[in-house]
Amino acid sequence: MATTETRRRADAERNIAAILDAALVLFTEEPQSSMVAIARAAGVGRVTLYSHFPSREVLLEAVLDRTIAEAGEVIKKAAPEEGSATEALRRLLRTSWHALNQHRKLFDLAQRELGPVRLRQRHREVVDHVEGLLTRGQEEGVIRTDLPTNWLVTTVYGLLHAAADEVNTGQLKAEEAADVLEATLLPALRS
Amino acid sequence: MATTETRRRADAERNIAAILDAALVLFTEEPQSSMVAIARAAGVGRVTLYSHFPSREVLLEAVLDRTIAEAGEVIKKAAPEEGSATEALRRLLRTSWHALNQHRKLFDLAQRELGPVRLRQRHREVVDHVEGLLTRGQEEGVIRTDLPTNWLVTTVYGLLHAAADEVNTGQLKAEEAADVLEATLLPALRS
DNA sequence: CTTAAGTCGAACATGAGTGTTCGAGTTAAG
DNA sequence: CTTAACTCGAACACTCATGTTCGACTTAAG
Repeated sequence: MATTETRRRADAERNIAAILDAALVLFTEEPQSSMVAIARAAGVGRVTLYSHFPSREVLLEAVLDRTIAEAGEVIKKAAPEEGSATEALRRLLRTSWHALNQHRKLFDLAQRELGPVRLRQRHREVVDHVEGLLTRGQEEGVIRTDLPTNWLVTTVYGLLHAAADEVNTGQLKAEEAADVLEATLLPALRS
Repeated sequence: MATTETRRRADAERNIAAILDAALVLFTEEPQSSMVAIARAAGVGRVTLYSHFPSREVLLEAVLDRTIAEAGEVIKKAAPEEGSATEALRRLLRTSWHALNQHRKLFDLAQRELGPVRLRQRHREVVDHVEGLLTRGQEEGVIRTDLPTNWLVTTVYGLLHAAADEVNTGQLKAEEAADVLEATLLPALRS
């Protein structure tokens, strides 16, 4: 934390955090949100926003980095290496569906606005956890092997996205999301 | 067809068709496409475009109407009322996954640009076919009843969308899409 | 308390998309 | 062949988002 960087004042630090928080919400809820909207939502002047993040692109990248890091943490806490693959997948869905969905939405946005190339690698960090888990399940014989692992990962993310949308539009309660997801995904994935 | 309307010249008719074709492609591939881009893709001047569709909104609505109508036709041809519900669902996926996916993408776009209210009704026309099919399957005992029908419909569309994206990015061959979809959806939906 | 760091509103420059108007040129239809 | 329908490029007015600059004001830190 305490690097030899130029030291920043406490209020600057606070504003940066507020901006990243607001940007995450707006980018995932309404991808085409303007810088003005983000500044307002963060309770900050437009100039301040630009002084910390010189362009929309830089801001998007910062939000992406932070979210990927957080998603990584959340996934690690779900311990995808422990217990049977099915158990681990259940744990992952229960604790991480929200984080994984944010990751997905940001990834879609970044793919459009930054181009496909620039985030492949960072994207991998998160997706690999899911893919690794599924591969382990295939080796254990509990996950189907008649379809490419790649497609199974897509299935997980696709349904995650669908469930999160339903929660957003109020057709599904947030507490039920994990149950519904589990009940749909497990039969789709098992051998 | 031959109403008492002001009769249009043949080249106008041709241009309108070209515009709708181009707009469908661009709207589904790149939702934020500009009117300029659409005009160019249709091989038509900007003024001509505006003379037929006075605003982006009107154009979007026209594309939506036409696509919903076409999707309705395609679905009807798959005869969702005939045979067992499982058989019918198989037929539907095999013949209509592409049309259903176009419908979904346009619906997402319209929801953002026209607001949620204005297309609920038209949207229903297409979704009801799928929902009706699933309800019938539930009555026949082949489709699960432990989850709301609503969610099952979402599952179908969610995976449809995921598969279509994979086809777009070249990770899945178009010929395989229906097979993969069927292999994933049937276990997820059956009781 | 002093000062450097940070904030903020107002104003400006730029670029891109939308929609309109004009007028000259094409083209289909009778 | 005549005419009305249609096309199309150029130019314009308008809005909206992005960034930048200026100068005055506030606030944290030593």
